[in-house]
Amino acid sequence: MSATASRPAPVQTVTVPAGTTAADALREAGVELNGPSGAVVVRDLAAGELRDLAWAPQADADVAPVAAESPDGLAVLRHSTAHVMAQAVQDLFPGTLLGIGPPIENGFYYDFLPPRPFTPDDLTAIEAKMAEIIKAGQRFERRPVTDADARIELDAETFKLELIGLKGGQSSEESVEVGGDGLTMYDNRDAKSGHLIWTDLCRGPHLPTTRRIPAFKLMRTAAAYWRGSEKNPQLQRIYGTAWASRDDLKAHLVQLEEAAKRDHRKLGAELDLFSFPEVIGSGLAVWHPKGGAIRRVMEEYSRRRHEEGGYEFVYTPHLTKAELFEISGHLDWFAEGMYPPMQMEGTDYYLKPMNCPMHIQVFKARGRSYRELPLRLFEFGTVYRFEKSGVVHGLTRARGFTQDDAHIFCTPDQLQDELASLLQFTIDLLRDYGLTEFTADLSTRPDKFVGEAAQWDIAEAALEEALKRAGVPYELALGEGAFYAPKIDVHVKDAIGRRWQLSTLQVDFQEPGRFGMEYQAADGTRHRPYMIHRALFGSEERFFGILLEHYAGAFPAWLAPVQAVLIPVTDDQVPYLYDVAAKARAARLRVEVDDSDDRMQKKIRTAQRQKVPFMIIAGATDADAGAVSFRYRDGEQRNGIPVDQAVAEIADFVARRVNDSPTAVHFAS
RNA sequence: GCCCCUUUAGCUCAGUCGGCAGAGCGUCUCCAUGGUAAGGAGAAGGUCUACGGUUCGAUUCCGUAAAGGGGCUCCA
Repeated sequence: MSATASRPAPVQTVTVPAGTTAADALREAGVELNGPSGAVVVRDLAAGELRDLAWAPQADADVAPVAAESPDGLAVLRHSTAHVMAQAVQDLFPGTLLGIGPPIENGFYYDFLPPRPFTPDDLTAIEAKMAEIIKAGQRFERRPVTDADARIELDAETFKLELIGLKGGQSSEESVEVGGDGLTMYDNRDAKSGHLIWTDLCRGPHLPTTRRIPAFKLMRTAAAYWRGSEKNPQLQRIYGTAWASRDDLKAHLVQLEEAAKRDHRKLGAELDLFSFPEVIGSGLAVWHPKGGAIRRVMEEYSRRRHEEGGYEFVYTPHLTKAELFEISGHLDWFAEGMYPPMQMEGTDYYLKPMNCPMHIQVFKARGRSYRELPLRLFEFGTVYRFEKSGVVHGLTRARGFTQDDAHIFCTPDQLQDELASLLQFTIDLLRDYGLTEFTADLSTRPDKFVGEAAQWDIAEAALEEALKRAGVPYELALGEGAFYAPKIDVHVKDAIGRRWQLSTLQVDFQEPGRFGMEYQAADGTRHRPYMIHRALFGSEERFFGILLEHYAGAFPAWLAPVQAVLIPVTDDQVPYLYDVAAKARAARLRVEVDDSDDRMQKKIRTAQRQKVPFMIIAGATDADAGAVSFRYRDGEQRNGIPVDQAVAEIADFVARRVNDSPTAVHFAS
């Protein structure tokens, strides 16, 4: 029987509550997933759509594509591929114990305890073995088992035994193995003889046969703690990716390459923006002139917006006596994140890991009136945190970094409006830097918390109301708040669809009390202010790194470190271009004259590779006419433009702060 | 912090099965003066990350450290 391109006709329709997974819907329909049941249609009431899961009968060994490219279909595909990988690993490395092997975004992993750690060569061998298994068309078969039987069968698999004891698993990953009602084993059987080849404790569902895995690739090995706890042994994890077609796999790999090309650490070196000198230490960046130019513009614009937003600017020291962080409580609960103390004249001094206690000192410098509230104190505050050596990661996770930090002190009555306008302010500011898609997490009261539950309720409600007013889609992260405060984390989506956590807004109940903060109300009584912590970039370093990746290094002209390179056709035009450069600088443009020995073509190439937005080119004809040619980095070009006009147009383009992509065309005329 | 991997010229990388090393790009010099993505020639540049150990001899093997990478845990 040859492959059929069309999907089998649906055999039945079930109606299930919104949010039901396809796998559960199939169970609801009574479909034996690996039986000869054919396809089923799931009606998703919320979406009001029919989703054809195209569950083909396994008897037809060569039937059409797997389950469709639906997320559920892909999850089944990936999970099945994980089983194939585990079988290959146990075949090649006898004695290897199994952890868990769930599908994840874009792929799957499986955790193992092998006799020795895996090497890259091992991955190649495992891939080859997997290809054999896939080609052999082993059948996946579901087999319900009792707890007792499973324990006997899995006697040697100590990790699986532990899962059986958990009944349902404690994470979504674990529930892949033992979720739901009774335990099941999934057997891999020989396509023809039906011989049992391999088996795994698993909730399923799986593909009918291994042949339904069209495209996969093992990506990397890693280590992971068993059940996610560093107290447990570390297992060897292998990550892989699997797709419904070879083209999909290829597209995924291309996207990974694209992401690698825009890695901020790579671009930082290529574009001469920053570095991490080994002699200074891990996680401590130095900013080069070009990186510094971008950062300065970033800061200047942010300052301007904050000024407009009613913030006042303060400066505070990097160093403080231990007492400050004893009062704040940080030394109790955050000491291991802090650099160790320096002793001076019998007193311990610490580098600050955060700015809030400093800003509180500004508030407390004198008596405060309700008339002054809300008081919004802003600082680009550089802090130092001793990140564990394994977590430092370029600019996005550094040991020294600068927060665009502000603390807002307000009355209880002001909290709601302040949060709402703050969130809107946040979104507006991020949008000005070219980020356009936002989501948020609202993290609520954890099990262990300080303060009164009623206070938490008020703050959480205020945060939620702010999200509603700003129209930001959000998810509740129940119990994920800091122990002293609920918070909103704003995530942005970048140019290639990745989500980054940036801004954070927290309502703090703890510190105003610890520091005995007070303001005097209209009736003369004293009250404790509410305190809002907020950092919109998160840190300048992190925000810069994310922007760098978002724009793949091609910063919009208003942020670009060099906005125009001036290129002479021959050396004779160099003096002329220096005059042009002077005019451009007078218009506050950042320009450079390329007076090197290279030919013009080479200079254009260099400027293009440096992602400089504008090139101003002049030959003898232009110089004689008092004109220039200029081109935008997308290749668009205009010739014979009078110098003053060219400078004015570029200056105007910069002033409009257009957040373009390099492929767009943007000349005003 | 934990597991695995990496570290050779400013950058990207070859290479030496243990006998002190190469390329391309970049830099510098000279020639070339070229109208929209790499003109040509020459030169400089490395205690092969550091420190121990094994060895007649270590850049190469072993150990430790540092820095970097992939993950896990963490991210107040």
